Amino acid sequence: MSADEQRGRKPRADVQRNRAALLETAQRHFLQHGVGTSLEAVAKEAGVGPATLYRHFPTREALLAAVLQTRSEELVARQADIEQLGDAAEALEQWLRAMEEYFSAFSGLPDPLMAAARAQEPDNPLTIPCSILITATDQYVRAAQSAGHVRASVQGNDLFLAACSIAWIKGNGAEKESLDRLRTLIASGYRQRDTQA
Amino acid sequence: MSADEQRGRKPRADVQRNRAALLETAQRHFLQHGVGTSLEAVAKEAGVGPATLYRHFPTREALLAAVLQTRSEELVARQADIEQLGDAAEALEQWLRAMEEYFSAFSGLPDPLMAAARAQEPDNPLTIPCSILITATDQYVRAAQSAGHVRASVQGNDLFLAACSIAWIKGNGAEKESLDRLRTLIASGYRQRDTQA
DNA sequence: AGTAAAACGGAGGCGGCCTCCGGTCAAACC
DNA sequence: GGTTTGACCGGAGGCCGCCTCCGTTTTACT
Repeated sequence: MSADEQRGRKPRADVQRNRAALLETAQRHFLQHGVGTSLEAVAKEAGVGPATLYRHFPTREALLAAVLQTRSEELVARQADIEQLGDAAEALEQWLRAMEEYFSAFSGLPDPLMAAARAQEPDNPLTIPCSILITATDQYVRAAQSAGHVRASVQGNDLFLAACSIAWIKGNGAEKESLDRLRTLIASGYRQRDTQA
Repeated sequence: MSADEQRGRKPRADVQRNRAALLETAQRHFLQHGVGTSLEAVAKEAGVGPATLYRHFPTREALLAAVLQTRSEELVARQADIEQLGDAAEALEQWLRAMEEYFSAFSGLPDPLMAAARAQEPDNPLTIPCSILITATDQYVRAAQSAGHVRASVQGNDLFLAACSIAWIKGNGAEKESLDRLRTLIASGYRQRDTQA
């Protein structure tokens, strides 16, 4: 935005207004109907034509990424909380839970995220946030490994995939107990075996 | 079918012919374009009208279940192989791999399977095959638990979900190494901790 | 106020889903 | 073999969502 402002005109008022209305409406529709909601309905309820929506956000992923951007503040707030506690193992666990809840924000969200997580999609607007999350996860993993709590073979990418999977299963209506068992199963998988006695 | 044959007419020849053509064409389209393929295209290529397809298979899931039925023979053949080896832990591992490959038959297959796995959908045609697989998994789990190789807290349902997740991740184009690490992570999660030395 | 560029939005083509309904064909009966 | 019967077929069409063209409007700048 700085490039446009510095060299030339001020951004138009209706552009900002429409963009804000679209984001607000889209978030509500994603919440209510999942990421597959009708984009035409979003445009109509935001009071703009379909072309305006597609001009601002060329693809569904672009709109989704913009909406998620506003939601990610919550996640970085959690990060601040997590980094305060000293235990690296506990920090990793909480971070995974935070990511899982982030992935569960909208029904169907894990699918586009997983599709974007693979590197070979550089033009997918979700790829960058995904790689940021993977990098963050990797840092928590390394810290826990340094403290001897996590196996050396585990990578941040692995636990990102695991958290995404849990969110995917949750979104498909699995029971709470199944999810709890799966989470402990995964935790037992990445934790360093304690010297038994 | 026996009920129809016994009390009344012989089944019409064109019904069987159309059904077979639909199944054959649908399998090919599922293989090439995933489970979300156009059903109209399937009908057209099978040489029938759309109404005929919907009369035979009222929903996409019904068609999918019928196609999978023909594919499940391969799975029971694997079961026979697996049950020959005596090691319960090895049997469980191979069974999980067999399920995972079964779930990877068509792109996008894990999603409807996960949706059907939850019990509260009794009219979903995929629910029955899913519960059969879960029950089978549970038997392998119990056998491995009796041999002391798997933790007591693990249930067949959990590993069914895990295998489905792996297939889902695989279908989204994850790299082979990531999948290998995830599989070993899960295996470390369900295996009984060996008494270390 | 005038101007030019940027943005808007309605209309419309496309494709997929699903269903009605008039016609058709195979099986059964004579 | 001809007729009857009813199950079956398939095209037409309504609906909806996606996406884009293009004439019109809005906006910022002079």
